[in-house]
Amino acid sequence: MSKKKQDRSVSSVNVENENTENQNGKGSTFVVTVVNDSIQGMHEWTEEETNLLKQAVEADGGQFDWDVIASAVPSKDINQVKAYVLSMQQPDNQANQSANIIKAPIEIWTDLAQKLTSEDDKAASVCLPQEEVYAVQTELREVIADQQNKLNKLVSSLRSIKKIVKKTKRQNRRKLAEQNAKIDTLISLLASNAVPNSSSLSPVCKSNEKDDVGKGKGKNVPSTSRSNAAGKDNNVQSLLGKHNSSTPEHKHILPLITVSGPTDMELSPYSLVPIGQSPNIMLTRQQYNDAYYRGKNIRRFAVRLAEKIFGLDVLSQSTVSGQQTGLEKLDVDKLSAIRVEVMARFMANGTLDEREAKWKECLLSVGKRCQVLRSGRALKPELLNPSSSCSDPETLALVPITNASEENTAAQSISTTQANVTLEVDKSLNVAQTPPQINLVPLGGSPSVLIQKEDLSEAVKRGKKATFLALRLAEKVFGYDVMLGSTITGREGTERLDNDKLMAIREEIVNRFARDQPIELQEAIWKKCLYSISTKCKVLRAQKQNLGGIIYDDDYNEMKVGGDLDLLANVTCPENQREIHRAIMGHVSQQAGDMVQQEGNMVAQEGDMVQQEGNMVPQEGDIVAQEAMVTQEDDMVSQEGDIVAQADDDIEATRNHITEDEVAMEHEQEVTATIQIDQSNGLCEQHIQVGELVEQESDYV
DNA sequence: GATGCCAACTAGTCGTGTAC
DNA sequence: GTACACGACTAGTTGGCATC
Repeated sequence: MSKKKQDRSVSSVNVENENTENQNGKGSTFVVTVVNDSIQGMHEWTEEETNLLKQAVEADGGQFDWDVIASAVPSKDINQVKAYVLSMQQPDNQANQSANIIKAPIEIWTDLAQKLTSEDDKAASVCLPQEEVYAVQTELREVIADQQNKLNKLVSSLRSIKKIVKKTKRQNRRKLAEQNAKIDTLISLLASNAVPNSSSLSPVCKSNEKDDVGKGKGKNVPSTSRSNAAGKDNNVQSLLGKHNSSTPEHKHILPLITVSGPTDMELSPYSLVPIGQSPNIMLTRQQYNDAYYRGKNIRRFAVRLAEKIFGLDVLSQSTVSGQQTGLEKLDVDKLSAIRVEVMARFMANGTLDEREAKWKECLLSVGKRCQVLRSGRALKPELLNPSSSCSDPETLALVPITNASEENTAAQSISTTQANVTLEVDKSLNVAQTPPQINLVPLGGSPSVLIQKEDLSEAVKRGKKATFLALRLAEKVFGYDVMLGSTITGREGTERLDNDKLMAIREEIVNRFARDQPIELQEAIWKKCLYSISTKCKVLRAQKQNLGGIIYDDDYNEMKVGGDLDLLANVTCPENQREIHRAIMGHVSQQAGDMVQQEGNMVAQEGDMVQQEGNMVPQEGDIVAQEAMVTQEDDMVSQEGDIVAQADDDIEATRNHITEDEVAMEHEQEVTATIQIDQSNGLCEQHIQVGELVEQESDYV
């Protein structure tokens, strides 16, 4: 290390501003000054001068008497002596300075900051040349600017990415809305078919038709389907065409409950499904699923199907064989369809003898149901229980079906064998009178939400609590298949349950359980009901996800597995639910017939109105036509009022036909609900037995 | 087996502050 | 003034468990 370098690296100290304490290293403040060598006039130190200075410092004993020390080196002035002595006391300064040259700017400043903030007063002597400081500052500015640019670019990129994500989200929402609109359009197009054509409704025909479309061979296609343009059919096929059964087995027995994908539009409960492959005998999917879920076993399933296909009024006026005087015979074709359906469901692997035995039990149950309906009593569960089935099957004269392809010739077989079977079935049953009426009644006073009278009665019977009744009504109104794909709010990929129907259920619940209660309590009850419905939907979804199909190998032929309930659906007609119901059931009571006829007139008038509106569009300002429309609207309102009144009469008629037991049970339920509500409100301090209260009221009456 | 309850998770809503 | 971001809050869904 040369002395010149030492001198350059060591800056002199401004001694004018320093006192003795500072020079002794005891000062609390320090001053760093950068002084040029030229100004200070520093000179090189010879070895002799250095030795002399060291000896003087040692002799000073740390007192730093600069006058004495400087006198030892007469060739140097006192300032030069001070600077040199201090430089000798910091031997590592030179190394640090040299290291600073290759350090990064930030490191230089970090080291400097550490030294400046150090409690060691020796740091006070650290000095940097100004040109180095400026250089470091320049470098720092460049680095900061560079980092700032990079940061700006990063922020810009993030913003652009965010915009892209938002744009994608909007596009997805738009696409989803468009798809929903397409589905709605298809539904409305299908609904325009109104009463379904048998060919267009049958899954068999549908799959055949799809094959024809795919092969370009259009033959024997129903006019109703074709008349709506091939494009629509193609769209429909694209939506519905997942159920093409190509295997020979499926040609004989179509799986009514199949696994289907989310693109199926047959989620509608009003979609029609054929019973027993018969294109003329159909149920809505909601009806079929209800029979399916409530069936539990082959006999119950058969009875449920019979109830829905024949209708309770027909059952109550008929017997299986028609041998009883004054009673009609149940339609053979419909019985045949039910037979094929239940056999396909429960006895697919059974022998012919087993099938005959089972069908005989089913007919017994159906016949028993007819008898019970005539007598006005509820069907006892044991009547449909296999364990209590036909006590002596051998007494029934059965003609076994010899044809192996039973399902395909079931109608013919039934026609030849059923006479014997049904005759014996009817013989085992008694005959009674007074059939009940069948009607659609508004739910919760809502004219747009109709429910079969017997369904409502059944729901009321089973719904002893508000939540139970809500569940039963939801099952009736929505159907299982709709519920399993829906939630209350329609979030997370599920459909939203129809709010009008929910409100109708709510009104029914409130009227029955909290009619005179504060709105807060009504809301609380309804909240619990919604909770129950939501849970039910969840359970159904879980069943759908966990179970893939139906298992028949149960000893008792119980439906052990719910499976996927997405049934084949050919026509969706939600707006014409009652029309479809009328077409399916094939019978309505006179009152219901009048009501539907009035509705038909209304629909016709609505069609005329639409046509008139179309004519009015190019003729704006045609007040006369508008007045005519108003007049027609008034007529429609009047007719609607008549229909509502008719519906009220139906309800009244329904109530008149409810048995005394049902009335008593319903009354007891209402009393129970009142007690529960009173107890919850603190209005009823003592726990009162329902029976006691009813008894007391009876005594009072 | 059906139903209710609870905790965890998730999505939507609302209010507030900030940047353009 | 508008759009956006962020956090707090609310409500719904879901899985698991308990109860009837």
